Amino acid sequence: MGLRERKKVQTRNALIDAALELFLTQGYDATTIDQIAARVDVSPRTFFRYFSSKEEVALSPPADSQEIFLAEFAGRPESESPYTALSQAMRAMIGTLRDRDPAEAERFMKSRQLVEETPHLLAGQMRLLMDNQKRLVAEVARRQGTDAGDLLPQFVVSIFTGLGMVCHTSGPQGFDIMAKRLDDVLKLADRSLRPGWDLATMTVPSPAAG
Amino acid sequence: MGLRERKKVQTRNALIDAALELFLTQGYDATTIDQIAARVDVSPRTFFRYFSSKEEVALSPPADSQEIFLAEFAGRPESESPYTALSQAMRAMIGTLRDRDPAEAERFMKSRQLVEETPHLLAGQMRLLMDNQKRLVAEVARRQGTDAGDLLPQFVVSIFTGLGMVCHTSGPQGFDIMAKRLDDVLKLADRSLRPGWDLATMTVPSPAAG
DNA sequence: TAATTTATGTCACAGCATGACAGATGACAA
DNA sequence: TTGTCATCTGTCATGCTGTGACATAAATTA
Repeated sequence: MGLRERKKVQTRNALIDAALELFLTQGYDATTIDQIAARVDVSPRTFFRYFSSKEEVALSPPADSQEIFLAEFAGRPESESPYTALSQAMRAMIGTLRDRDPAEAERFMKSRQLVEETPHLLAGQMRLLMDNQKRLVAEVARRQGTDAGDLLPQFVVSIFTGLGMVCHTSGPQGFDIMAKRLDDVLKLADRSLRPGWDLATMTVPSPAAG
Repeated sequence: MGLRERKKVQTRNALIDAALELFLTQGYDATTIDQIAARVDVSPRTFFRYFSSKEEVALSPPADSQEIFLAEFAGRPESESPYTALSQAMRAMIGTLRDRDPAEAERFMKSRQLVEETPHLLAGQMRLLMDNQKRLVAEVARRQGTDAGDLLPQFVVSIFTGLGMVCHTSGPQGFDIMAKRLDDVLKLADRSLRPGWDLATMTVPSPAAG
């Protein structure tokens, strides 16, 4: 990797760190792009060459984590049912996040805390989720052998997204707490959902029905 | 109601109508506050005395509908389980929306179409949902006899929120289509969820467990 | 009609975000 | 090393969003 590219990565990370630091100490709204840029010693215009908006820099860590989740999901074995694959991908994601570069892990945690106390960013994170929803539905449909336009794959993904939302605890964060919370939620889900609910065969339990 | 208050309602509705009209024809981003204000013949400053942001005017109809939903939910009989009450409140909401003032119904439909084609507004609508989530969780917890901090009421509400998201169809809208879609989704949910999943007693199936 | 309250318009201003252009800097070949 | 090229950055200008302050106009009330 050349010097130019290394510098770019460096600047990008510096911008994220400066932004998160300022957001957490002064508040998201009270922090200006000028302040962030000044702290990294670049022009405000340069900030917008790395991030398209103030929101994007704040949500860059969760955006990364969602990419990781999608990768984990795509890598789950075909033998797993859609819901099982989704759950396991979620567990795997937490593991991957924890075992990464500590600096990245810290960015993720800071962003998580920030999002929690900033309604506007919470909305933005939802948008990230919905952006990926299409890809998720497509993959679930493929596993089910259904069409992405069908109700069932959308249903499965939406239920799972709902579960993901419950995992957002308030208070002190940490990968262990996240994992524990996820475990509790998935246990509750296992108790609440009928076996095979996420399979296409369930939708036609008998030839006479429908 | 005095002349002053009547004028305010009139101006507010005029602003919503002008905004939705422009948003749908030119696009949300391409429309400026100045254009909206000019069409209603008020100053741009006045616009912000009725709505705190461009987003708020676009989402004012769905915000109304959520208030209706919450009212319907609060009015459901105590005999209904939390999930049943939520489902019935949803059905009732659609009925109320349809039977209202036609002008309001049209605003709702236009906003729905606009939200669907504008990612930023979709995110905003999700935020509206999450704002009401707290109130919903509190009411569900009351019905269950649990604490709002417990996992179960949050779980129930999140599952239901997930269902609500599936109801967003693409393509031509209409109250009948909405009702049909909701019906399909609820049928799917009935097939997927175990009876009593939304009751607190389910969480301690036997004294030895846990 | 007079006094009070409230809505509106005008003006000024800070912040976000983008386009255009010139200068600085790293990449690369001779 | 040097010259050329591509790319990154800074500066400047601009439009839109959202807010505070203050004066004016309108409705309410007595």
